[in-house]
Amino acid sequence: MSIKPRSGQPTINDVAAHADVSKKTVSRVINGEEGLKGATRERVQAAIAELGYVPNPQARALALRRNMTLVLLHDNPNAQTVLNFQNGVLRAIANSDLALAVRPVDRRSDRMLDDVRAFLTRHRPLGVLILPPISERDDLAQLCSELDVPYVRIGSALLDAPDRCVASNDSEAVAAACRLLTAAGHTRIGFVRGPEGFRSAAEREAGFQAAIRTAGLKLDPSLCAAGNYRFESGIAAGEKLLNRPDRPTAIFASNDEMAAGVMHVALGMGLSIPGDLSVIGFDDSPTAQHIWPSLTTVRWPLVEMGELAAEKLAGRFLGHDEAKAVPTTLSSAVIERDTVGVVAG
Amino acid sequence: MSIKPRSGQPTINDVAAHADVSKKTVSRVINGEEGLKGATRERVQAAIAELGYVPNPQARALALRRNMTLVLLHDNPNAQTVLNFQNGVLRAIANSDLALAVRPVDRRSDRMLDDVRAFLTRHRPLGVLILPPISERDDLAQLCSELDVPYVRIGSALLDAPDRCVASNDSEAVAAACRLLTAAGHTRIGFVRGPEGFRSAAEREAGFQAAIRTAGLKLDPSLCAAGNYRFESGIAAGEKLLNRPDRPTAIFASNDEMAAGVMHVALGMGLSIPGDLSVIGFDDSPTAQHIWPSLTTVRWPLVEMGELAAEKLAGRFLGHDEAKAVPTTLSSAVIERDTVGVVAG
DNA sequence: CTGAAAGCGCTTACAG
DNA sequence: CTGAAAGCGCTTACAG
Repeated sequence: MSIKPRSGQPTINDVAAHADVSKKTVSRVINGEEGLKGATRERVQAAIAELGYVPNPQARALALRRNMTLVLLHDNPNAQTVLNFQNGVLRAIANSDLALAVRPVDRRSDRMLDDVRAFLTRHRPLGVLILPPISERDDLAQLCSELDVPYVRIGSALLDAPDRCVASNDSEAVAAACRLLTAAGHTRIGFVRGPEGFRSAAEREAGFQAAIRTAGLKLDPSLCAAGNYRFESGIAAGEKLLNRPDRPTAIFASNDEMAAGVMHVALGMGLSIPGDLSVIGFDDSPTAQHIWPSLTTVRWPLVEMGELAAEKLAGRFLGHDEAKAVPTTLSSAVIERDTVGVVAG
Repeated sequence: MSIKPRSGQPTINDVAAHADVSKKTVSRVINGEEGLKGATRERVQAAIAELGYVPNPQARALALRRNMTLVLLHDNPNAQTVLNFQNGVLRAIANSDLALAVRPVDRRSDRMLDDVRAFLTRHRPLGVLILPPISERDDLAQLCSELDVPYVRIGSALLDAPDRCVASNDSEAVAAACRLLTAAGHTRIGFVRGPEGFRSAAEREAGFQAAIRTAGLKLDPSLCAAGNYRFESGIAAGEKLLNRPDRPTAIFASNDEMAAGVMHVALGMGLSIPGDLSVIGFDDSPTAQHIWPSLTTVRWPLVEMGELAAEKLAGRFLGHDEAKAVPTTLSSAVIERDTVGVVAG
């Protein structure tokens, strides 16, 4: 009856011996299988508790051909975006056995799919979380299906079946934000676009255009500037839009970093914000609070999206009720701060 | 001679059969062991290449009682810090089999050590990277040793033996930055401290004090304000320091977020920067560029530190020369931008 | 220099 | 309702 664990930790065999059952029965208890006699289950559970037994994840992984790991796949130009989402995932799995592995990829490489394939066949994770912009690539999602790895795609719009995506309503949120501008009397409103090919950029632009039309204004293409979600592109856009004689009295930038760039240019020119120029961004990143004046923006609920996505992918490993459906869409909300003013005159 | 891999992927047995050797010999080739006949090795390598064989990490993990995973342990109040470091680690392991798992912990919880113990005994990683401030906890490092998990501690000063830590020279770098201020004629210089108990905070304060003394000035305790590396604490510090009748003409804040808070207060009061107030921060975070005027700061080489730390911990799995020593100390560098001005009069 | 056997700690497939 | 056997794909310990 003496217990002598080999490597320090008790194994399934120790528990089986201690409870006087086969290890298969212990396995059944661990995995919560049905059809065990109550007394047997209790005896095993008592043995598990007494020995402080924890199943070895490596052994399970080998037998199941699956690791208790979630993989975060991303190629995102914005660091804060990745981190916020990551924090949401971590919050969801905090009290579980699951681990989070982070895997950045290069969407511009033609080996991207091969890299992902190699990584997934090697690590056989429980599931994959895919961040924008690569969440928009159908070939990637298809690859996961082919490799039998469940996935959840994150995006600014529904990118897949409800159990395979989590989305925010960027378009509506941006429209609401831009209505702040039109309601304040602005008629010449500039727009800084996100990177080409990004769904989020398209959604935000659609929201901007909707607000303009709702206000009965017309879209002026010359008031639009290109951008790539980076600060520097905001600088360039600001220089383009603010150096015109008939410069806009307000600018919506498709994310906060670019909005900060626009403000940099404006303040450098001696313009006052929001006196001479109103600005709105998107993300509610730390930058939005740190710059002066504090930026009015749209809060993108990334942390919550990360939580939802993890629950969708691995709810049953997080002790969640299977029956309870996890929502698919989260709302972005306008955060009013100090960069929107009414039009003079 | 027909090859029929069970689960899609070829196994060590397939390679052994194909090369007409035992699987033990294949194992020797995989692990680069000495003392194999050249011809044998080549035959095995040819079989590996032909079959596209990749060792199964789960099986190795079970047999070796060790996962090919690096764990990033942190409890850092600054998101960007974590992300930069993480990116350095990811860069180092990009072309290897290694994976990075991220594990945030709660340093205020009395179960912190137990949590870490449970996580490490479960996951048995190749090694652990510990970020400040918990990198400063000797009990944590000791726990890793006890569990036989190699670790590298990151810090603003040498925290451990050279093969177990990577450090920056915060103190010297801050002294150099503050000399910019004294050289410009500032004599009333405020200081915003980092959180109590953080080594980085102590190092930066030491650097500040050294610069003050070098300039022949004397330290004025009333010109010091508490802070916790967060923006809000910078706001509070700014309000304290700038509302005095004899307000300082320059302020060094122990990180960029707090510097942004100080600037927020100053600009809100109508002060001009750097005309009325010079400001210097620390980190060279994105915020430093985004705010206006662009912040003069000290670049903390976190990405490079992450790379070094990963190499130190897992160099031999990254195909590095064992003999080549990995440096332990990296230098922080002053980045001059637009927030330091000469004293009027 | 190379291999046959046993083992890592789990699970699946099959019995009864 | 429960178990004995075989297997997941590697490695260690021991032979020769």
